[in-house]
Amino acid sequence: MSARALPYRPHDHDACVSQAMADARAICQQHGARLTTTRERVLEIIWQSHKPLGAYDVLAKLASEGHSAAPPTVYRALDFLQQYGLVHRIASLNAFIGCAHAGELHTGMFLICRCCGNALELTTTSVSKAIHEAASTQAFRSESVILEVTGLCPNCQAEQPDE
Amino acid sequence: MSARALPYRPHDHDACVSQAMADARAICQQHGARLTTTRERVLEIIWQSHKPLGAYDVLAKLASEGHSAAPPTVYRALDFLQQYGLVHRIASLNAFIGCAHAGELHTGMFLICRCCGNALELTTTSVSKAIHEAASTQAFRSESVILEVTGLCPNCQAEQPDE
DNA sequence: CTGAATTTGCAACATTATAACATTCGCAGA
DNA sequence: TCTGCGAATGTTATAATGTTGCAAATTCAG
Ligand SMILES: [Zn+2]
Ligand SMILES: [Zn+2]
Ligand SMILES: [Zn+2]
Ligand SMILES: [Zn+2]
Repeated sequence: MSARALPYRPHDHDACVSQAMADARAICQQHGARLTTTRERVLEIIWQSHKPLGAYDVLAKLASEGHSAAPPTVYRALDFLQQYGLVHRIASLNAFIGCAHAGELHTGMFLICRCCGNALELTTTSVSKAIHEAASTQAFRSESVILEVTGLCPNCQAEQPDE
Repeated sequence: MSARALPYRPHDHDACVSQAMADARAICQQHGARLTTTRERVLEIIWQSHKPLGAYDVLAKLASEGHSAAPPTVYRALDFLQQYGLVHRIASLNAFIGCAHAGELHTGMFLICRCCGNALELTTTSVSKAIHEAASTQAFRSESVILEVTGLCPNCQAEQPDE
């Protein structure tokens, strides 16, 4: 679980993928969960980029590889992967992305570029803290947090200076 | 734009609704926007409770009143209402809720009870600040924030002590 | 009144997600 | 090795959510 490259910058993405797959295998092993071929392949497809990918995009990719699957196959694999914290669902996009902090207990905050489509997952203590404190002031017991920030990543700001 | 009652507690909800409708009329007037019959009725339906309501639920409600509408009617009204900050979309529920801070420039944070379904909108400066600071550390220019916390509201905690 | 712009009606369609049930697979114990 | 059980997958159909495109109606300024 080492530090990850910034998705926006060119980087050795194969390293991202192999790290993620290694983490996944370790986590499943550790929990006695079965990372089957389909599940593993779905995870790899999700990790093919740092852009959140729709379930039907995953399905299409599987189909293009000759694995003719139906929606439930993909959704079930995604459910499994979410359960073990290997992927996150991005509610504002109805899409899924590989977790950059698998194995660590965390609440992801996503910075999603509306221009290039890449998403960066952060875990910022000060943010989590502020959120839980705010919930506490209402005597609300928070269980899960969805935090998705849309905007422009550094690269795309440079390309379209203002608007 | 006075203070609002807590949605969880019994309260004079008619007052919530009439306040919201009055705010809506004022805001539309102020912007030269037309709060037509359909739009007004959709807003009222959304405000019928503090539980986020699906677009098709609104549609059904309209239908039950004899107004036979199709999905685009509802979605268009909702788009309009969102544009003027009168309702928010809850991405994690595919549902809509009346804005409790219409007219104020704000980013809502929602506390959604998974038990009773009520949602409370907060605007907490410390949270917004932490989020924007976190985004800044990545040189990310944030434009919109979705923050939805799911958990148990005070009432429902009392009813199901632990789990 | 007239014409342009906004709003609504309507039909079809696209996308995302789930239900229900049959079949196959992996693995542990006989 | 065989057998049986539970987990996983395949398959079909369907539900739920959201959109496109175009025609008709409404509103409002001039
Ligand atoms: Zn990468
Ligand atoms: Zn994560
Ligand atoms: Zn109320
Ligand atoms: Zn609001």
